[in-house]
Amino acid sequence: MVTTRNTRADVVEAAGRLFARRGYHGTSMRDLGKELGLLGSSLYSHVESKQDLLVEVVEEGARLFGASAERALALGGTPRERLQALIAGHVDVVLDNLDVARTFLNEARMLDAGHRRRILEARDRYERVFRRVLAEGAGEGSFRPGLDPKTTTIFILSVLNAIERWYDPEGRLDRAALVDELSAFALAAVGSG
Amino acid sequence: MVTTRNTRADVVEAAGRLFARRGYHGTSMRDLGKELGLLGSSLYSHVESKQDLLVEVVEEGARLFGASAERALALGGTPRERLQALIAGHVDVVLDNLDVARTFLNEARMLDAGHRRRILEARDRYERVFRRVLAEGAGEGSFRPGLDPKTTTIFILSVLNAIERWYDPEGRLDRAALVDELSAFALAAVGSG
DNA sequence: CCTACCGATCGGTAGG
DNA sequence: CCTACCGATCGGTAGG
Repeated sequence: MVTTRNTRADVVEAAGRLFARRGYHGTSMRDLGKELGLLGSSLYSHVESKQDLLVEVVEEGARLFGASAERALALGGTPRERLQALIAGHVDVVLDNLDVARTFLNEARMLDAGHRRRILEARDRYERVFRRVLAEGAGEGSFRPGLDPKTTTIFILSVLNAIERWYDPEGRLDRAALVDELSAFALAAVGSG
Repeated sequence: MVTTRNTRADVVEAAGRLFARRGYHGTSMRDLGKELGLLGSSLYSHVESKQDLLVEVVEEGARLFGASAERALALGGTPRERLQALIAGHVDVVLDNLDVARTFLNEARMLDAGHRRRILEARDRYERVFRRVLAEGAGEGSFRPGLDPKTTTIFILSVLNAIERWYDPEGRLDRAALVDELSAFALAAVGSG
């Protein structure tokens, strides 16, 4: 077994792992060093500060969700189809980047004010993509009467963002079944079941 | 203004406030002392350890949700009506005990193994109440065909548990409107819209 | 509830 | 990436 030097990307990845598991404040630089087989102080040749690591992980999360929304919209289709594509894309981001997604969802509030603002803006942009799709479907009359696109978007994203809290890849639902259940639930909720 | 000595309940309440805002590991005993106008070391005449405070806050959350489920079931009614009562009760618990609910939802994983297990069990019991109601409605054929009570319960609880993340009591939705939106969404999702 | 303190750990730096 | 270290802060205790 060859032991190679860690890259900056290795450090960021391990940081995501620990931040996801124990939280930002529950992870020390010495913990992170141990995870990588080096001393806490050695991390400072890769990174400027602990906060810096949180910024990198959380911003990667923001990029992943943003890119997923763009891909889903590029497929076109009816509001119903676009909503399904957004859901499937969201699931892929979470399941393929579980630690990053968890850190993005749970630890972003530990960022300093400036970085937190940028992340909140990215989150708002992502939310607006869902909202536009729902508003369009509601405008067409494809969804149930009285549906409020803003509130409904928050509810659907609540379900999607909670996946990291309970989903077990080894459990009875595989990825396709999860997406099916989510789609059936969300489409029924918007009245396009 | 009369400055009275703090009670143990005051300490637990302030702990909930800080744990909710900055997280368990982001809160020091000195922070908590400052919040109450005393020194960190003085807290130890009220409490045995920092972990002890987390246990108290999280177990209060578990009690509140458990009691809410009992009250909702005691009302009886159709599965549809019981689901609505469960939703309204959940909203009351969250909005009337925001700090406790946040700590219960986000910081319980910081508990030591023994206490964490007890909380997971309480959470499972609460979830089973929802599941039984959904299973009964599905058995009666009142809900959409193909509805999986287990998965649907998780989805509905995901929406309810996310309220603390976005709801603003000063915003456009008052409590009754929030409950209405949640009910409309959940009932449509189960196919009883 | 305070004074006075404990050993351990924290994020981080200088210099190699 | 390590050695050797810094001042600050951590949870917690003894004694009043």
